[in-house]
Amino acid sequence: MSDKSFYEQVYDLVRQIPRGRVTSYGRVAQMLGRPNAARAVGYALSALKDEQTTVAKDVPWHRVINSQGRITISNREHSAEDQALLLRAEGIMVGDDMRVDLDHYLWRGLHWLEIDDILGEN
DNA sequence: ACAGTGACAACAT
DNA sequence: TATGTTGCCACTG
Repeated sequence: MSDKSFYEQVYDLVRQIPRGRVTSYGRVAQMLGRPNAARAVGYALSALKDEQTTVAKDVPWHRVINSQGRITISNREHSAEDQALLLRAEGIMVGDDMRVDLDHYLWRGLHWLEIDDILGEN
């Protein structure tokens, strides 16, 4: 498939999430062929705050939330409110309980062929 | 090599 | 609906 690190694969995929849509950590993991690596996906996005290089640029990390449609982020760089603000800026409705209606905003992802294409480039 | 960590997820209460 | 528990994973010191 690809010789890119898991982190890079996650970033590449997250960059494909359309503006105004969201997906879950688990779905990202599943799309990368690792159905049980949801936790690692969160870990990868968390690492963005330390990445000063270009690989971390333009990664819409805020479009990734948990499988229940809830924002669960919390680290020294960003808060749940920060993420909610970014999502609302894209027209996504985020309740005070930090929840998003997945039936309306969920990005179901790509097919394996397209994914292979994306990860294969550059 | 190995234990600890964390932006998860599924399931049981 | 709201916790708690357990399994998983990539990465780090």
